[in-house]
Amino acid sequence: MIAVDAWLPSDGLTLEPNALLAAKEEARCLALTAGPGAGKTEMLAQRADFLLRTGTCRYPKRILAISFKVDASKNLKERIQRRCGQELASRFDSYTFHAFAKRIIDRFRVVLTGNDALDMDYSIGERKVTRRQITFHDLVPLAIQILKASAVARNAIRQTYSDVFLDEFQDCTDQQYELVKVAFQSTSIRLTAVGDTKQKIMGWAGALDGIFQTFAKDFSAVPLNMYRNFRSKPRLLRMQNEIIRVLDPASVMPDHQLAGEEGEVFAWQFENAQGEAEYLADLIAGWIRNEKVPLSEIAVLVSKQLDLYANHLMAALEVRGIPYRNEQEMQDITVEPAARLVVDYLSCLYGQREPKAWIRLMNQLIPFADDEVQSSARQSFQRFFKEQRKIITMTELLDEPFSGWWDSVCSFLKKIGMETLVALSPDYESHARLGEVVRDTKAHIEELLELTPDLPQALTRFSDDQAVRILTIHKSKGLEFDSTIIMAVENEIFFGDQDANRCAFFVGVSRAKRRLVLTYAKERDRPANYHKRWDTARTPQTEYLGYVIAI
DNA sequence: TTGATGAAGTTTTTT
DNA sequence: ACTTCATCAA
Repeated sequence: MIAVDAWLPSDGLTLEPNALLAAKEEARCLALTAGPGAGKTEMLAQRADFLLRTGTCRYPKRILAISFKVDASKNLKERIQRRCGQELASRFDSYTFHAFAKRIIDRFRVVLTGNDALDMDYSIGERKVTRRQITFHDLVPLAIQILKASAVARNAIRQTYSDVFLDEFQDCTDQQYELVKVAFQSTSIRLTAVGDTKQKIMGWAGALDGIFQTFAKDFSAVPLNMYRNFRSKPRLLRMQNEIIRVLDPASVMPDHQLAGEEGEVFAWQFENAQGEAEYLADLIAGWIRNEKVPLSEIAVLVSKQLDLYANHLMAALEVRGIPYRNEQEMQDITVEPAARLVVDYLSCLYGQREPKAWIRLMNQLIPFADDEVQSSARQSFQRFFKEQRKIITMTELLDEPFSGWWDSVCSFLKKIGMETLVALSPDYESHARLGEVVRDTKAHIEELLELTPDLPQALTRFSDDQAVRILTIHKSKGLEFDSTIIMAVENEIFFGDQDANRCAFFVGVSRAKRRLVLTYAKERDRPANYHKRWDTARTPQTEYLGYVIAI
């Protein structure tokens, strides 16, 4: 343990003055706002390091971090492990709001009575079935109810944690804030809320207005702002700054931070959607071929209705053999252990030599150290593989190549048995969830087979992130790319609340590290059976395209 | 059957 | 803003 005065940011990093102030705050709650690329996650990691290393978070107290998305929560935990080391990081709990609420429910379920009573082995599903099943929507309210009703539950949480981190706080809903208040208001626990009002794009889904001010008042929090943007090149910063001037004049960046000619910003107009798609596909092909930009560093963003606006581009990329991922159409099935298992099995069955897949498969299936049992199980699997190979060769004689793959997967799943499958993840105790994952895995592989008819190649693609990412602006929140394209920058798809739209546009623009391209098409095709009600011409979002000229 | 009108959805995460 | 779906009148 070291003295508070002796603490310096871990890994030799330097923090801007306000980030350093925030990291070392010992007494009060913090309301820290910071624009894109300011290093919010890094600041939280350094603050965790400070609290744990100086004993400001005194053993055995812990730090609780609450995020919205699973990957954000995982990223934060990983960053803290890097900065503080395994041992200190073991006192850092990183949960999503849903996971945090579920832990409260699982631990203090008995507090719920009457209509809200829950069975011990309750499940989470599509519909609320009292006592047996609840929905995702019920998690936070039930946790609130428990904390309100039970002093024991409240104290259990309050005694566990000395500090709480709240990430992406601008998107906090009233229910989530209620949970935070019920758990931590009027206690000595230090809360650190971090976010950016300029990136508040979930208002339509219930994110609270003015949440940072409300929080500062309710928790007597010190308001702080981080100004620097370490992500984007100067040309892009200047464009972002023009948008900030409109969104929040108070947080405009000073000129000296924006000097330089690095970075590229373009806006292009096209006669029709096909022209736009062909041009963009060629452009992307050039970036990959000539500049060797990694595929995962290229993103195409659309405001809404991605299938409608990006379908031509996806077709054009396909023609050129450029791998892409439509991030809208699948939740990340590739990280599911059951999906991994199926893919590894197929890789071993169809691939030429897949030592990695084989090792993963064997580790999953034969985890015991007992030599005798292990070797007999291994032999049994090798026999099974031989049989399966024979069967698929037979089917392929009669049918197309790779036709028998799914039947073989079914035989495989039957062979290893339900027990082994359920053991892969606590999630799979719900067999419905397991079935869903298996079905989705099948659907995903089928989709990949349509792109590349070669199964081993499709399987490589399954877990491959070497692909151009195509996604909505909303989904891009928290991500960054070397080259970002925002397509269909048209009035028509930025409908509704203009302030919210400007924030969404800002989020899109601020994803780009080095290069930003905006495109707009005068004409887009309409559905075949479309009945035109108004005769209006398509118009560009001139405000947004204007920012490009303004720099 | 057709055309005219109104209402609703579009942007999301979560064990 | 624009699309889809449901409903009603002609």
